[in-house]
Amino acid sequence: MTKSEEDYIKLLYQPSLPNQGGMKASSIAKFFGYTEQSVHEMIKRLQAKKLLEFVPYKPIYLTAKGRNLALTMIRSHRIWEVFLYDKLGYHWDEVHALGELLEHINHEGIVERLYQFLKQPKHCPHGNRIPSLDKEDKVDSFTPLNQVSVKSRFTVRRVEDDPELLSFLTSIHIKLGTVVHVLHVDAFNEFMQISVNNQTFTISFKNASRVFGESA
Amino acid sequence: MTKSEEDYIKLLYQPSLPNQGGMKASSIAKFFGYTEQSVHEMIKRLQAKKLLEFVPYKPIYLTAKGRNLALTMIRSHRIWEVFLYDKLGYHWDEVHALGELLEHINHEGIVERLYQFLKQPKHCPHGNRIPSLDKEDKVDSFTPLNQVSVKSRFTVRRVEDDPELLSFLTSIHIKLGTVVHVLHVDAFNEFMQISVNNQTFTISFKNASRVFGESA
DNA sequence: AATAATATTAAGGTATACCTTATTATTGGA
DNA sequence: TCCAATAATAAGGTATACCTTAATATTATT
Repeated sequence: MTKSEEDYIKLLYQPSLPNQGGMKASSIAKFFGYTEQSVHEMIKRLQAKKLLEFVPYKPIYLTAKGRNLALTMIRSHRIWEVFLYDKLGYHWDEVHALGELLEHINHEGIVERLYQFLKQPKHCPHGNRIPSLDKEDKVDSFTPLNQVSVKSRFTVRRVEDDPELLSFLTSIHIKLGTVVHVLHVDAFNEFMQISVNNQTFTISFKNASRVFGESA
Repeated sequence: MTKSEEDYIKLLYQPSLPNQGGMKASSIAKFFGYTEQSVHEMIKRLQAKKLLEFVPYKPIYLTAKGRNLALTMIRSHRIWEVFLYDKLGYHWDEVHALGELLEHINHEGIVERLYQFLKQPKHCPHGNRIPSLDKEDKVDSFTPLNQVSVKSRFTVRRVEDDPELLSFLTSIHIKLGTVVHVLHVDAFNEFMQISVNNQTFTISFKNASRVFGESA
């Protein structure tokens, strides 16, 4: 498997899950910034390898073999991220890029050794579950912060892996496990005021919708 | 830099050091198992990048820029090896192959972070010094085991990084720091008998010449 | 100085993974 | 049902990093 092929497979994983509707070549092209022609060429290579099913004018789905490979990559990526975060002291907005490089290194059982070395972590630094290879990658069912009502208490459990968002969250002292109090919700202007460690901050609904956790 | 280019640079490092005589395209071709034509093509690419000097029919030398890059690779390789050996529990005959893959990952200061995480190790699992980026890669001046006289005591400090040799050494209980007693030398048949932990083993001169240490 | 061995260059080919431009096929909305 | 939007394919191009076969240049040996 080349790095390129692996990147396609990883992107196709989520849309290939049951009831997710698959993915179109045009979306793939947009995601990578490639032309549709390049994407079609790769689709044919991956189809020849039986990693995906492609019927012209229909959405693309990974085969079981493709989903399995994707899961290997996702698992590898998240385990490497834990290593970078826990052991090498990278911040959560820095681990993704290096994880992209390291996830392709999965020889001689290094990822499983790493997993044991890290004491079998359950989540990556952004709160995503580290999937088993035999089960689909389930997302824990948490509530997005924007759906939390005024005056409730919210514990952050997962955040979207986008460096800009992560860097903002750090600036307002939010990390995994942080308890947030919702002080005020302005639905018309689409933002909320929250309190973190007795400090007050403002976050847009859009960004709050990318922060997930448990509310009580 | 591509992986391929880095591999060439690393190979050329030792022969490019003062008084080492450089390297010929034919030796490079033999080493990688490539044709000389392929090697010449790469030589031209590397010359265009000012990483090496090539004058037809003369030996090839890395430029200062090329040696610097090589040193970065060698340092990266050995630091990753320490990680694989010390933290992930790989054996010394297993770390080289994975090190070859990991050494190319040297982004965002990961190698220096790893170096600090590993508590600034001085040597790789085979006893090679981890070079500083500003100094040439010096080999500690140890004696090869085949040059040790009968009845002397020999402490293993460095071994050549060849899986077959390493696996043999493990089978006769030799690791770095092991004390070996030379019991008998048969110069005509070119082997020696040695004692390790009160057990007796036989090793050829050829293999003994690839084990280095201090004799007393 | 001739020649054998070695080194270099030339010419054309392969696979991967991208590209552009242009054409054709299908789908879905008016 | 027509037609525009979208999707797919065709044809040819690029760069990297390999390949083979063949020709030519240089060095070293006799």
